[in-house]
Amino acid sequence: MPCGIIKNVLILFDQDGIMPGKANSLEKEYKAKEVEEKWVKTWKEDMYFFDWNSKKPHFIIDTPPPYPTGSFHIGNALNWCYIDFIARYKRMKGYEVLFPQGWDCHGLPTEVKVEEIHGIKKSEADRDEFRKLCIKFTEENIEKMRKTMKRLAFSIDWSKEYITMYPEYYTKTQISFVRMYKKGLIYRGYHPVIVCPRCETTIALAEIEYKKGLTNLNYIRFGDGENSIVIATTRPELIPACVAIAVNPEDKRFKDKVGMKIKVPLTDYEVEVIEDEDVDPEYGTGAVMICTFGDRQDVKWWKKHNLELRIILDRNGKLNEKAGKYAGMNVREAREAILDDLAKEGRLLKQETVEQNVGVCWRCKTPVEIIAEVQWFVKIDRKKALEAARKVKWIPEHMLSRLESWVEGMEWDWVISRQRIFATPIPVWYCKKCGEVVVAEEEWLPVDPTKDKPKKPCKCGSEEFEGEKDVLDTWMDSSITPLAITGWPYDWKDFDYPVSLRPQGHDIIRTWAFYTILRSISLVNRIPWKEIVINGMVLGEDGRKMSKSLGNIIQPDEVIEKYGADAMRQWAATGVIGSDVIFTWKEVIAASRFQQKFWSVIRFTHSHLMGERVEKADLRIADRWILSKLAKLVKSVNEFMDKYRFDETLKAIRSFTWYEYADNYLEIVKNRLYSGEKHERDAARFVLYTVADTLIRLIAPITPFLAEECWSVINGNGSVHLSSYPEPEEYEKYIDEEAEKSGELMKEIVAGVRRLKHEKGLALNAPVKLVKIYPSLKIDERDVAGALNAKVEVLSEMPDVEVRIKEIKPDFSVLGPMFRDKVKEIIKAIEKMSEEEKWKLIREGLKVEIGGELIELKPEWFKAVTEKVVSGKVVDVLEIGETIVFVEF
RNA sequence: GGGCCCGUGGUCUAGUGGUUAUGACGUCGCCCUCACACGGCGAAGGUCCCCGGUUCGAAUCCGGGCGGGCCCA
Repeated sequence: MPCGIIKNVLILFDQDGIMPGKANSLEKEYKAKEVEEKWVKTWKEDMYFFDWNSKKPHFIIDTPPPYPTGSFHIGNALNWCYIDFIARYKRMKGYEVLFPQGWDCHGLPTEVKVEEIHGIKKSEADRDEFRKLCIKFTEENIEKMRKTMKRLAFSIDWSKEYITMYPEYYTKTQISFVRMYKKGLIYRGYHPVIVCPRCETTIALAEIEYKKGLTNLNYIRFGDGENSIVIATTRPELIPACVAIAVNPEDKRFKDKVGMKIKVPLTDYEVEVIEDEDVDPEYGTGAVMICTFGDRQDVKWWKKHNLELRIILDRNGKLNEKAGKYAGMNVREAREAILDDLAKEGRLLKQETVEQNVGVCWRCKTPVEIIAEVQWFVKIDRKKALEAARKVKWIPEHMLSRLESWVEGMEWDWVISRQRIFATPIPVWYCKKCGEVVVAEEEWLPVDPTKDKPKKPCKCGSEEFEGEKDVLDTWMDSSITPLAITGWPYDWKDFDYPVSLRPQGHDIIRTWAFYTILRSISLVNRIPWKEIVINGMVLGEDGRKMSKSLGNIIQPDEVIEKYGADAMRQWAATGVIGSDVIFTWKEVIAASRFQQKFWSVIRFTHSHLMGERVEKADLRIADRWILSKLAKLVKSVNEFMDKYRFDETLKAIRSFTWYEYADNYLEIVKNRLYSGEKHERDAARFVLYTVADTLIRLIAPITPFLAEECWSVINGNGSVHLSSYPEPEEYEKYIDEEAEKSGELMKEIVAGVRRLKHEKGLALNAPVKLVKIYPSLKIDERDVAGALNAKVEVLSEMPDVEVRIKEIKPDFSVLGPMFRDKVKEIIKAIEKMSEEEKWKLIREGLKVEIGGELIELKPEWFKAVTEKVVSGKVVDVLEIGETIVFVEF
């Protein structure tokens, strides 16, 4: 079909040999998934490698090491998006950015999962074997999560990855332990732990479930005669563990008992009656016995009043020799025996049934017990920690008060030992002969004291040691991340410490943030970071926390699969830092629509540039108007990004791109681009390039894939992510207040005429004969004419406008009942009136003769429809500020 | 029980002492105009939770109440 081809060529080329807006080689639809997958494969990992020797200013981010569960959840995604926005922005702003990635591997959930998968119990498994299984499981999980992270385009320096379960990392944890021990900041002491008597293991708070049940509240008389008091308890079996009796200080009933020593029944010792405002006077008799330990309230009182420790219960749930004749019984047996004995002595006065919430082991549903064991502690210097915390800049500021109120209310030191397997070993041995505590020397590390031996004998000469079986709390690993990523301790880049930024969620302010501050000041006496930025949690579409039971969980992979990573990232950007964010598909869909819009703009731009760049241009009003707006956009986007206000950033970019640039500027210059003179067109083409190039770079941190794809269309080679961020100073030259006002006016004129067509029920492309404008500012009539597709005349003088009554509309609901059959004649009479009479009727009323009768017509019965006439032609008039527009259809 | 945050058109959301309160989605009209129908143009829709106070003026500040959320106990 040679004819067809020739015909096409003739149409496509204009006199300059360029094809304006035709033969677009680019896909009409922006296929996010295809584009994104292409760039994931194309991008080189070393794009984001960090160099300590770089002369650029350094920006180091102490990123959170997630727990490798195997799925990178949406909360992680939100947090990492924020981090990546910052990292990419700072990189483009000329910083050498370190965006490391760590994995906080140790912990109970993995142990539980491994037990489940392999059908084993860690208490029976070989320690070493069990640990290996945990490592393997964790490695697989990390790999899965890495994949999602790469797909989301996080600009991580993977060469700096750290994994806390590997010796390279946990050696650092052990060194930190040794150093703090040597400074006297770590010690051993008794501390309550929660155990499941059936599993015979320590369990964490998180592993406790609560069960409602009924139990007896027993009223028991302690002591005799004067020195007696009646207490109520649900745990009579713990009487041999009683260390005090407490009453409320406000309770007048016991005023004379306070300070008194009272004998504990069935034992041979006495305890003191003390006061505490936590005692509920309404419960039981208002007097309670404090035991070590019946529940967590007991632990609190025990610490607060510095009471004696009397442990009568062992790990296996049996009473020990301290319980006297009850030794060897389990809790239930002891309870019966003790109640029996109390009854015999006449001390059991009353029993009543009460409801009770019992903590049970999540696995076997056995009620848990609290016992005390020797644990390792980190000393907490609250004052120093608070001072340090206040030196860090908190974003948002109010998050600091969460830490403050937490620290101020802390009741005891940080217990760092755990009775588990998969964790960093505590590098300590105990001499079997003299009991000496031998802490590893730094150069022996890493060690596992359950396998390794100290490299020198004990002070007493013995070489027989018992290795510490307890391991460290996971927070001991993760609370040194800022130190670890800066090479501490042997290759420490202290010039980059404190690091620039810690991004994290508000759920772990009291743990991760607090412990990191504590450890940093303990180890190197410096704050860990200059700034901490707190992100919110992700809530489900129903506004509630995502949870399996509510069925409102959304996985990032699902979002990526449906709308792509950039859409997901835009959703993340719509959140306000520090606030919880609701996940909504609507937002993701809106984001992907914006991508399509952005792509269409780029496609349009490309079709008018075809790789050419216009260097010099004779800019017209509209061009200067949009460039001035662009300059202001650049300025505010920089400000928003500096404040980590990604929501404002994205909103500003979106509304400029969509509502200023695409809807208005492009519509105004289209005519110039398609059928203008070369210089007219080039001015627009210059703007087209400048705006596209700027917008691509502005949005690059948020939507890296879209930006890269568009960059390759507009700029060809290289990567937008290695380019520079638009700086406000570079754009200052475009700021032009006068052009902005004129541009706005032109926009208003075009919009006004469009609205007029709409009101008249005309199609928007309906022809307009003539538009006459009496402008208050300079306008570009060529562009206005082009945009309106009409002839435009700019008037230098305000023409005479005659207002005529076109029609008079009577209010029939008044006239009808009043004049009945005469109404028709009244209408006829009005129609016959002269212009002058009609005006009189509308303004002050008029008397008319109908059928020989004089009738007075009142003005409020009528409405006038007027029309305006200029030079004898009927026109529509628009008033835009001081500007008057006459439109002739 | 403690700490913190929040309460703005149907839904979600921005905002902050001062003229007609932002945007998105949804709804309702009109339009397949040569970048985009995942589009364009236009419209309707709000006691800015309630009550008091400060102020010339409060959605915005203060106090109280009600409701929701998160973290911790």
